[in-house]
Amino acid sequence: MNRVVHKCLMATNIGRPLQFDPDTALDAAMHQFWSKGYEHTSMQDLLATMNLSKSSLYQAFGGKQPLFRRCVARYTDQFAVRMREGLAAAPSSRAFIEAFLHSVLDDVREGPRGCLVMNTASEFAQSEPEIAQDVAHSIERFRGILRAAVERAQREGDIAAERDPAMLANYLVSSMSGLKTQAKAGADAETLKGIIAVVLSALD
Amino acid sequence: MNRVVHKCLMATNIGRPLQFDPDTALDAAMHQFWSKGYEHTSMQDLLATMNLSKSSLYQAFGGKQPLFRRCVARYTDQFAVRMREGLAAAPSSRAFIEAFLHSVLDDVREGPRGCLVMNTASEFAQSEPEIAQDVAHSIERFRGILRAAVERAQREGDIAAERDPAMLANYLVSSMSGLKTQAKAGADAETLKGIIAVVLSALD
DNA sequence: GCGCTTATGGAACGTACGGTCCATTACGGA
DNA sequence: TCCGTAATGGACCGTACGTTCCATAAGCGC
Repeated sequence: MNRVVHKCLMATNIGRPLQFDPDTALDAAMHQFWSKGYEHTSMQDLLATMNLSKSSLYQAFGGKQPLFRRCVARYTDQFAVRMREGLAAAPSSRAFIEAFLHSVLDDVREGPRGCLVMNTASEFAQSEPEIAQDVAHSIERFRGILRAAVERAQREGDIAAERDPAMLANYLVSSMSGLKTQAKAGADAETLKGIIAVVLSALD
Repeated sequence: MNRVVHKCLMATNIGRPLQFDPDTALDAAMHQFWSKGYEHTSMQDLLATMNLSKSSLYQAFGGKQPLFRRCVARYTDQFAVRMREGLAAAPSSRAFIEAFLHSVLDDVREGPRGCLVMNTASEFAQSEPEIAQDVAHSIERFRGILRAAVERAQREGDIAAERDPAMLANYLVSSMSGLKTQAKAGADAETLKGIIAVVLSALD
């Protein structure tokens, strides 16, 4: 019968309007995925935290996996914004880098969830190429900001000018990822502080 | 009817003998879990790689989760043994530490799987206290070996005597964990080498 | 207020999972 | 050779999952 299916792909103001705020719902889903991972988060979990019905979730987000990818993207955006803001507001770039690493101590207080991007890398690196791509792009953004931070620190004289900023940015990403994993694995604040001190000493 | 159930809990030589080698089967399961994680490994996957039937698996290992925990324990044992052997055979402890970090480059060649212990931390830290305990114990063992390596390196004059060996051991565990995650996230060999160089520079 | 379009709630579906059970098979000891 | 014991294969089970579908509700433009 060639039934024509209408899909509303762009925002329009005809028809019944959404009865929930997509951003709020997305944030809720993001925190759920962040806390429990993709597989350990069930549809029921999502519906409960997002406060919407199954149909609405499918209508609005297309299913569990598309929703997840949007959550990762949202996490990346928010994290990048916070980093950029922190860097812009910091008295020195070196201070920002130190504060950035020390932020892992906040995680440990409220049940460490790690970094959603790295958690996703760990869960999907082998099995889902598209998600692996998303992860790579997210990390690239973090890397870029940290590279800018290193370059500014070099200009400010807090990191030797001859060091390779890209390499140090990679090092910081890797170190942060390791720290978050250690926090998840149960390391206490003192242990983390000790590791951070050694990590920072490599910048001198 | 009080039917008496006999459970053969210890190795005995009466009755039909096992038709598979438990160690071989355990190794196969370990590699499966290591590659795909707990949730992404199905019973079917396990039966296929282990080459045994469901009843045998349940009879011999008690189910999926007990099997998984034995795999993690086995991984820990093997990894610890390899580390200790490497340390014992190394011309200098510093050389061992460098080789240890560089071993992440081998991973990247054959599809990086990370470290089973850290992967497990990432997957279960929040939800399964018993497994989190296992993970903590495994890490403690790695930490201990690395601490011994640092102490020997100090005796050999390759690490300053005033550094805290326990702290440096934590740092190495964290760094290795970060490197493995970066490898999983798609970092290439050159990038990893650069990070390793910076990591090692913190020991000077 | 009517009709178009879309969101919503909830029932229903197929499937794949981990786990259980039992009849059968196979070995070792007497 | 027979018996006791334990391993094996495969059918079976209940459940929880992600997904689909449809009837109904609800705004907005005319």
